[in-house]
Amino acid sequence: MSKKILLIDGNSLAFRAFYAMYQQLDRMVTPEGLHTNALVAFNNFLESIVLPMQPDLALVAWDARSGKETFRGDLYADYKSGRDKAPAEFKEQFPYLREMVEAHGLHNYEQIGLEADDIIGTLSRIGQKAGDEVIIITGDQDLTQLVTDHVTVKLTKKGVTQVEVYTPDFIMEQFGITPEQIIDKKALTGDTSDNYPGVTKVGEKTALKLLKEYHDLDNLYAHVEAMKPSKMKENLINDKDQAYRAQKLATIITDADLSIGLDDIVYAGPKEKGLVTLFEKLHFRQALNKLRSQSLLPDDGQAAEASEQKQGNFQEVKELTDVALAKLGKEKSLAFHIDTTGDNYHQADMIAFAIGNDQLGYFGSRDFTLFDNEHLRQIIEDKSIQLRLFNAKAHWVLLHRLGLTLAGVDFDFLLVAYLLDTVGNDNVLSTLAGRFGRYLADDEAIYGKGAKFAVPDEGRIVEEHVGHKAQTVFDLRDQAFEDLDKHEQGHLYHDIELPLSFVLAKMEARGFTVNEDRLAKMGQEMDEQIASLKEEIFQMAGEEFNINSTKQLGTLLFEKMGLPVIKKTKTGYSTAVEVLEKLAPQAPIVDHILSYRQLAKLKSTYVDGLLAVVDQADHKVHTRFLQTLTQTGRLSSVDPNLQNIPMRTEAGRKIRHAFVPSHDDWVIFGADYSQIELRVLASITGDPAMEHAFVEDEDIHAETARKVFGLPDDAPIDADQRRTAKAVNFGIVYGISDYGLSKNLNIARKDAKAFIETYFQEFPRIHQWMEQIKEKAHQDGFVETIEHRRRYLPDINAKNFNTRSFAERTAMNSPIQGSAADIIKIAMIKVSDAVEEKGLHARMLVQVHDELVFECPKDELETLRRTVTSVMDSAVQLAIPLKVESHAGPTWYEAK
DNA sequence: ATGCTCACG
DNA sequence: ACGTACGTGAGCATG
Repeated sequence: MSKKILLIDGNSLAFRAFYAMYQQLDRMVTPEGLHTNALVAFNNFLESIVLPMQPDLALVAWDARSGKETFRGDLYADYKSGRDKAPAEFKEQFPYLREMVEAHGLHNYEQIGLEADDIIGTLSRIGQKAGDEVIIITGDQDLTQLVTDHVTVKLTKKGVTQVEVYTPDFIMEQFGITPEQIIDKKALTGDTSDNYPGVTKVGEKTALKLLKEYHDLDNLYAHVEAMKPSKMKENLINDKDQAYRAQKLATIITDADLSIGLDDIVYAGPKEKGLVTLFEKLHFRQALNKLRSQSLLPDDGQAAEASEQKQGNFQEVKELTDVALAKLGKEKSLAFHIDTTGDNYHQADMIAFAIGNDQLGYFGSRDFTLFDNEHLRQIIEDKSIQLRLFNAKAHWVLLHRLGLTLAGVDFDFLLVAYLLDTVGNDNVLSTLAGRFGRYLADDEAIYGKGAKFAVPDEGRIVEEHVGHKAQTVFDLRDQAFEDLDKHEQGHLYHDIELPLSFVLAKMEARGFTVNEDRLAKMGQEMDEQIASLKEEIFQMAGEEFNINSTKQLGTLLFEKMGLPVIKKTKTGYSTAVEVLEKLAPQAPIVDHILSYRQLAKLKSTYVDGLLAVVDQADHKVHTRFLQTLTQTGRLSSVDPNLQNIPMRTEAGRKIRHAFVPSHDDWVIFGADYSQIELRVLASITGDPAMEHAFVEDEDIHAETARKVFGLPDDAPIDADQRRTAKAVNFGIVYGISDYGLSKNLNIARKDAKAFIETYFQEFPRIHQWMEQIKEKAHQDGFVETIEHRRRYLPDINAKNFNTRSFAERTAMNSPIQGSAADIIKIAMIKVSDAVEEKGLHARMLVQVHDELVFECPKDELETLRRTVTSVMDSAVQLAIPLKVESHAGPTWYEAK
């Protein structure tokens, strides 16, 4: 029976793989310093091209270690000599490429004196004679000379996962010649990459023309004298020897003496064990997850063995009964997990839950009436039973919906994983477990995603899935806590993030009341203004168009009206505010467009957007604070985002009138830290000048202005000087660059540079600290906040200037922004405790990075103000005092 | 799905 | 020479 033989040109594909992902070179490095870009691309190639082919025989041929040892080196001393040396980043990946080939079940082969081409040429002829079907995959066009009716060459196009299929017909169509003539084509043109010449001035076009006329090299030279006189004729005659030498160099050997035969290259299919070992070594997290969750491997001995192993990882998930619950209720430590139909746990449906530990095993159920069972209620609510969860905040809210109050949480795997490393955290259990060497199915594999999301009905698939999650969480606790200890993050977890998660859960569940009528009315007014603006804009433009479309707007402004292009984006003209403001004096239409933009944004995002997420049961919005997302330790807020409600313009700020207390005779109260980031910076660096300014409670931007403009201590500062100094202070916090400052202030770069230099002279300790933190980042690969919150900077040693500079600015900014985040988180926990201890009715509703918003009865306001202010300003002891300002009123508008 | 723009700290 | 200010989320247009 005819077999399918796959022959792969290892060198040319590896080269392609390396350059296909060259841009990613600096990002793809293992902790041990090994570059993996070519390995990643080669693995993609093996998975997406080779695996689906299911060949009977397969071999990856490699060039012998030195090209000079082949007959071609003897024939022509400069053979391949002009070629750039393979970069070290490429060479170091070679041993792993061979290991990868083996793990995928293919054979490697190389032989001294031969190139990969010759191995492939010889085997292709052997296969052909045996009546088999041969497929060759390469990035080198030379190999197309081997094409016959039984031998196909697949040539990689862009990258390594797209190929062009060369058959005799295709070659005829494409070039008008036969595969055998490819050699003579090469003889005429030579090969620049292998560094041998053909005939002078003959390129692909001329060569093909000549071959069509004369068919082959011998016939051409037999008739060369008869050609009419031309430069080309001269060249052909002069370079005859070169052409014949090129012909020899280009000819692939098809009768080499190989030490292997077809019997030795039977394709075995992927070997799971080998792949796992390799992927772990290379830190291929995605590939590992895919491997473990989709069981993409066909049946063979290896896979069967591995799947036994996989089952060994997880215990059988048992049915949850009243009897089982009675037993579970006596345990000291249990894992618990609920799966839902969506991310928004305020409204998502609950699918199934699981509970268990390593002693009693794991139990899964879809019967939520079990939450009436007294043992289960006790397990959830009794502090003495230590629970292990993934995302305690989500579970607190879900259980709250079931009428229970979650207590006794010991381990939140999501929080711990986030504290250990924020990089690449997608908040998904299967991904994070993979970091600890535990592999379980993705939710997507069980439920599907998007429109295809469905809860599978068959058997106990879902119960198994949640059960495995519970077991994973249970099993990972000790290891995760150990890592936390190594990072000195026990305090950050136990005393800050975990308690905070319950403070946040309560804030979210409580919600912020929205006056929908007021919001709707504002929307109507905006609509009227928008309509009239639109009318005027169309009139001025002389046509109707979609003002929201940056493309259409760009066409109008820069092509039809001929306004100057100030800035471009990747895809066209920029129409951002900063650009439009510069154009406004030249064209009155631009002011209208700016007004339109502002109103359209307010209407769609803050009126329509907010109204769409108000819970009709209680007329409140219930945001979710994402506690494990930002790279710095800040919170973020979604559905809706309550951290970007307008403030800076009056028209926008009016939106805050719609945020009201949940009871009559209550008020909204807001307290915010003044200049917390600069105070943190002063404290961390211990800079005496800045410390002095804060201790004396001076206007920090005015004080900075005096310093950078070289004015005496009590000199008056004008508004422009203060504005400049403020921008410099911002720049310092962000990890300053003269370029960034010049752009922000719209000044020359050298002026910006001068400001920065003066600043660093006046605040020398800040300069010292900036240098020191960058140095630390280069040394350790991470930076830390005052509470040991850690941010890794994988790009800190990148070769690319921009990539590296970005990481350096991040190294300077993250400890500042992150320490400020630490401080307000501590304050939130202490405020929450103090409010409870004093028996106040006040409730915290929102955190906006340096600001806390509450609602409270009017008669509690002054008590609350005193309590919150004192707790916030004493939340941590810094070298610099913290300052808190506060405001109150009938809506959020007044409370700031 | 991606890019642009703009809302906040 | 390089050509970016730090951290977020949402809506819209577009391919």
